Amino acid sequence: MNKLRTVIVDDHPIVIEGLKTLLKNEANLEIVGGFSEGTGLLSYLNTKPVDLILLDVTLPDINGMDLCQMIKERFSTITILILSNHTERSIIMQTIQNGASGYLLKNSSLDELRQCIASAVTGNICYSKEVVEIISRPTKNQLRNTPQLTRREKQILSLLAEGKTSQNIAQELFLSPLTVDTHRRNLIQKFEVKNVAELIAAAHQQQLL
Amino acid sequence: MNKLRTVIVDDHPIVIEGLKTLLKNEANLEIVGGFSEGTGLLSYLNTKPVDLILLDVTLPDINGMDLCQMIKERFSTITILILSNHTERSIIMQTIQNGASGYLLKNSSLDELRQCIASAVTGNICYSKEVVEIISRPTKNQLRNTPQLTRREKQILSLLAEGKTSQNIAQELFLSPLTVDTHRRNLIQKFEVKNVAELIAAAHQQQLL
DNA sequence: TTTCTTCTACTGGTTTTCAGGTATTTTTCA
DNA sequence: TGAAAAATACCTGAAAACCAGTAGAAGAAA
Repeated sequence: MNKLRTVIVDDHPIVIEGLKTLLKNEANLEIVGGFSEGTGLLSYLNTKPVDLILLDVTLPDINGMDLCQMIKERFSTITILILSNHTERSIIMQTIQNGASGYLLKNSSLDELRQCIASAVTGNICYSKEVVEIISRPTKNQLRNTPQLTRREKQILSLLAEGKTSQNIAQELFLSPLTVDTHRRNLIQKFEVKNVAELIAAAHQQQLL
Repeated sequence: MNKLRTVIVDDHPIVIEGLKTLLKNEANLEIVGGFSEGTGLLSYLNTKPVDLILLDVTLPDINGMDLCQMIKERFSTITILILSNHTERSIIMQTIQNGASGYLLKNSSLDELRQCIASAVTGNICYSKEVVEIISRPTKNQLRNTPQLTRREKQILSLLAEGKTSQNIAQELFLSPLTVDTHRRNLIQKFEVKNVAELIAAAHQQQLL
């Protein structure tokens, strides 16, 4: 196998240099470029082939996550590893959606970086230990005690989310509209919200929809 | 390091036997049990220590994803690998939320299984190649063209999601309630939905909230 | 300068929700 | 089998949302 043509993207030139030095002696990869801006990377990709990108989230021009998605759309074969200091759960989860093959914190050891690169280029996704901890950590919303819903309530909740009125739902489930109203009211109570709009938002946050 | 005490959970006894045979010769793990039901597993966990669980999603009594969450809550040190035939994106994404350390399809090779187990027990998360493909695939919702919202509309959208009424919002933004009503109506039109409930659901699916 | 978009505001009417309740019949499960 | 939980159904009135159409003002873009 040829050496992996690797590009480093980070808004701090120092980090780029540091990574270059760290990875200089890796047998299986070769650093072919370093960029501190997203636009620079994009124009480079249009001219030269690249196998692996180590990508920071914070960039001066384009958001790293958006950049990730853009790259994946145009150059689907490129493997992208996110290397960032962001420890927010939502950011990490977003990067998966956007096609990244892994997420590492910048304080990761060289060993972890090596392991993740190996995993990523074979097609797997890999998260470093600290990142896994963040992912596993329950969301704020999940900490809030999720209300216990009955089967009927779940059913009606999802129909409400489809924009159906009590009457619609009643017809669909062969119930009295008054019954549906009651369930709706109980849902609003259980979630401690003001109306259906907030109910749907809350249910979504707690991954019930 | 001691051998990993491993339990297999699958509703098909044949699969359990197959996995047992496959993993029999692995130096670093030992199959200490096999269950075809969630309840059986749970009562076992209360009596014996376990390091690793290979868990199916489809079980006769408890949903595998819920089971995963339950196990993680009570026995946080146990590593759980999902081994399933489900190729639905939402299911895979859900398992991460619920604390699984990886997801493999049942047609994975022994090599992939080995690699994922190794990755998982060291604390990382690992997805097999096919699973990565599924994850990277854009969601249906992301394919749907997201409506272009104006600044005001975004603002009002998020206030609506907080359960605020047109009047509340009007007061907060120093507008006429009628104006807020208009914006709300435009939002409902742009999203091609019937009412605010569905609007919130749609906005959430398109990650606008 | 004209055109387009966005934000603003209105009329008038219909439908639906929401907030208090209460109460009977099924299920569930210990 | 008996208690608890869930599902069903009802009442009333006020508040809010929804529908459909119109239209002026401000700002940006062409």
